[in-house]
Parts: sequence; C-alpha cells; structure tokens
Amino acid sequence: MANPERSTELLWGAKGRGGLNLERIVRAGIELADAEGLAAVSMRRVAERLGYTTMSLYRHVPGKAELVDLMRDTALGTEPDLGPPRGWRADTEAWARSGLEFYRRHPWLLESAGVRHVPGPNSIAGFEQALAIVAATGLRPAQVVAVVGLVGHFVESAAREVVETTRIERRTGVGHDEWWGARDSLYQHLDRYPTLTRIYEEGGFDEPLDPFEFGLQRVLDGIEALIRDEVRDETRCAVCGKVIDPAETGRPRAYCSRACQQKAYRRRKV
Amino acid sequence: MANPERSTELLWGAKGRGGLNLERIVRAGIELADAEGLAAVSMRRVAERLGYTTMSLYRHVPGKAELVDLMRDTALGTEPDLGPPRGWRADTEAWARSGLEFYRRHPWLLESAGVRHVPGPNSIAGFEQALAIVAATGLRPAQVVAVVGLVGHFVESAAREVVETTRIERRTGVGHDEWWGARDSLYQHLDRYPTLTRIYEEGGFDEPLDPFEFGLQRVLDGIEALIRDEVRDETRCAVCGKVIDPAETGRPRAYCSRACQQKAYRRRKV
DNA sequence: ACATCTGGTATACAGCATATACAGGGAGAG
DNA sequence: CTCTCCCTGTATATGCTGTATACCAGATGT
Repeated sequence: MANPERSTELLWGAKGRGGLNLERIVRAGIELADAEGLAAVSMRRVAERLGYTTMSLYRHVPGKAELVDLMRDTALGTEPDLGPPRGWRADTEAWARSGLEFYRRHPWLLESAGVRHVPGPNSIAGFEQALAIVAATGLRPAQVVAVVGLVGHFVESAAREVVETTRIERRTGVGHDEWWGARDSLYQHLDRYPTLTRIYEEGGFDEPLDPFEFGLQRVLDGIEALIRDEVRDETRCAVCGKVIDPAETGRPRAYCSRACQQKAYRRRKV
Repeated sequence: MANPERSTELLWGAKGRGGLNLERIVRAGIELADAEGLAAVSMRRVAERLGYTTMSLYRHVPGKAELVDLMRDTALGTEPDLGPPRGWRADTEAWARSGLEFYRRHPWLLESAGVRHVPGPNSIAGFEQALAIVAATGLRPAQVVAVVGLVGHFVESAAREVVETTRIERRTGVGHDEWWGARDSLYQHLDRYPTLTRIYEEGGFDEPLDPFEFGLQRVLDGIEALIRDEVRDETRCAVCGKVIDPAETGRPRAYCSRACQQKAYRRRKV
C-alpha cells in the first residue's frame, strides 16, 4: 500500500518542495477538516495550504468526493486497539467507546456520514473487529451483522449528539442558556404541551443523562436479552464459531479443536 | 399562527398570480426537496418554480438556512396521530414507526438533521407526544427524556440506513450487486478478515435483517429492562404522573383522581 | 401632492467544483 | 543531439451557489 518512495518523500520533503502527493493532499484535507469542519474543505483551501494552485490537485485526485473518501479512511487508520478480550459485552462497550473517541477527534466524519460511504480497508478492519466480538456470542450470522450495525449506528448517532452539544457550548459560551432562550417563545403555548411542562418543572432537563452512556447500556441490555432468548447454552469457538462440546472435568474448553487453538495463538502473537 | 388572509390567498390564488407568500415559497421548497433531494433546493430553483426572480424570495425569507428550518417544521405538520393508547411499548413502537414513515416521505430531512435544528412548534408537538408515552412508564423525568432521545435518534439513524438503501437500489437497479462488486478488490485480502469471511460464507449477508425492525426490538427490550429494574410496581397517572394507590376490588384505576380523569376525558374529546 | 413603504427586478460579486488549453521538464527513441 | 511524448503544475473559463446593492412601479399615509 504505502509506496516507500512516496513515504520518504512525504516524511523528509517537509517545507513544501518535493512535489505534490496523494498523501500530502489527504493529510492537508484532514488537518483542515479537523480544525474548521468539513465545510471548510474546498479544493482551493487545500491547494493554498500546500502552496499550489487549485487545479494541481486534480493531477492526483479525481475529484472532491474521492478526496473525502480517502480522508475518511486515512483518518480511521490511526486508531488504537481495544486491549485483551473480556467477554462480548465489555468488548462491545470498548469498541463503542473507541468509536466515540474517534468521532470526537474527527467530528467532520459525522457531516459526511449520510452519504454513500465507499468502505476502505481501515473501515473494514473496524467492522471485522466488531464482527469478531459479537460472533463470540453464538448468535446466528445475520443477527451478528444486524447487532454490529445497530451498535455502530448508535455510536454514530450518539457521537453526533455529543459533538454537536460540545460545539455549541464552546461557540456560545454557556449553551444551555441559549437553548432555553429559544424556548422563551414556547412558554406562551406551554398549555399545549402538558407532559413537557411537567417534566421540565420536575427538573428532567436540569441534569440530562449522558446520551452515549445511557443509550449504550440500553442497547447492550437489549442485545443481552436477545442472546438470552436465542442462544442455547453452548459455548462456541471464537475462531470458527462451531459449538464446543463441554469438557466434563478440568478447565472449560475455549476452542473446538487443537487447530483452532493454534490458530488463535498465532493470531494473538502477531 | 395561520394568517387566514394568507391562507385563503394560498388556497385560492392557485395558478401563480396573487403574489408571493411565505407559504408558497416553503411549499415549493418542500416539493423540490421531496422530488430531488435537499441539494436541489437552491434559491434560484425555488424562485423559478414559482415564476419569480431569485431575489424576490428575500422579501419574504431572511436566507436559505431559515427557509430550510421552515421547510422542516412545515413538513412535520402534516403527520397523522397514533391511534388509541395501548401501553408504553406498543405506543413507542407506533411512534417510532410513524417517524420512519415520515422520513420515508421526506428523505431530505435526514440530510439536514445533523445541523443545529431550531425546534419549531410541530417538532415540539412530536416530542411532547413521545414524552407522554414514555412518562407513563413511571421512569424518573431525566430518564424519560433520555429514553425519548434514544428512540428518536435510533429512528433517525435507521431511517437514514433504510432510505439510503432504497435510494441506491433504485438508482443502480439491483444494488446488492454493486455492493458486492466493490467488495471484489477485498477478496485478495480476505485472510486479513477471518470473521468477515466466515460470516459471509455462512450467508450472514444474504438476507439481512431489517435494521429498523431488528434494532427497534433491541432498543425496546433494553428500555424494558431498565423499567423492570427502576420502577417499583406502581401504576402511575397518565395525566399528572403521581402514583395511583391500587383499587382492591373491581376495575384497576387508571387515574389518580377524578380531576385527572376528567382532564384526560376533556383532552381526548378535543 | 409628496414622502414613505412594499414587493419584485436586474446586476454584481465572491465562492465553489471542474473542463479545457497550455507550459516546462524529464525520459526515451531515432 | 534532436524530436516526441508524458507527467506535473498553471491559467483561464464556465456554470453553479448565496446574497449585497441599486433600482423601479405601485400602494399607502399624511
């Protein structure tokens, strides 16, 4: 993937000379987006930041849409792993939490999330990670896929909420005030919203629960209920997914065969 | 709210004469967005559709952002209600389903959902509806708010997925093929994604579960678990939320007092 | 009768993505 | 060495976008 010639050129070329690169363009785009949001990423701005003309970019990138695709997948690539496995629930939680952290670092990804989303290798790697975690529950394959989709979309949605909130708070100082200021015009029609009124008066909006933490526990509870209903009490091999027939004595088996045990060991070692 | 003069003008002016209106502009914007997506809504296009010049719109609307806000709230206004109450779970499900249906009708709302979202009266009305449903569970106020947020965001997220899928399928004919076509380049690196490979081979992607139906049941299950843990076995008044002390004989009480019973009756009647 | 306001128009400008034409430099062929 | 061709970067132009500014006709108020 990483052309070594280009990489050294990228690492050592520094100041601006050394010619234009795909990598340099993508990096400049990401920096711009991290700092000022996706809307600030225009071909002009990216080119300016690199000291070239607008059209020079088109020698390396087909168009803006593709640039954004590349930016997304590249940004994904710099993420850490989740540590040692501790059961599907803890692992899924860790996966979700790292996803949130990721969106926090690159909020602009949320702005372009609705669009077509051509999956790059790094994006697929995250998908694989989640599939492996959830597959260990023993759910049926289609259910595994659905669960991963559910959690993934939940993270995206919650991140959108959290990021938006912090952005507004940072921009308007307090934030809460502005929100309730806009609500002032509502107070005249409050009789039309009796439940809203009651919940407001009971302080339901004073200290809102963290939407990510709250929602995540609900979603995981829901998945747990599904597992309880669907999965017979069989342990399954983390490598191949086959049912493991339980050992009658001694330490419970974790793999269905020596082959899978070895495979897991090798994978763990690299 | 609805200026009768303007409304009659709007209803009877028909063909194009009768002058420009806020309502006509907003309606034209919605029609355009429904047909061609939010990206197609430009001041020029809206004006053309009405037979006026671009700048004429600015006599009635401060700018495009405000026009979109108005479009959103107006679109929300034409939605049906949910029928008679049948318990929090069925009601929440109905609310979510109507939300999905709404997004299906106006997919462009999803494109502008991430943004600041100034809440209009109709949007608040939907919020009130959901609050009333969830408040009947007896959860604490902050929890009620969090649950409504969770379900609302889930609907938005699932709708995005569903709408996107149908759009791609409609545009590219089959859709599935295109998706797996893009995956062709992946097959060379499949050894890097063992779980993905296994799930694919087991048919986990062949007949994907409906993300809305699947996710909704998980989310509701999670909420149900929360209620089971949090709520003592007390029935609560749907009007004021107070605890109802149970009737020892006869039909179970639904309201905490005659006053609330009457209030509910009056509200139901209008 | 005159001023002011309202609603619609025409023109202009800055920003955007990108198509097209062109220029210099390096590589390879004759 | 020269000629050609490709690769890379540039300059210019087109057609979008939102909107500022200036103008103009007609209605209304005084």
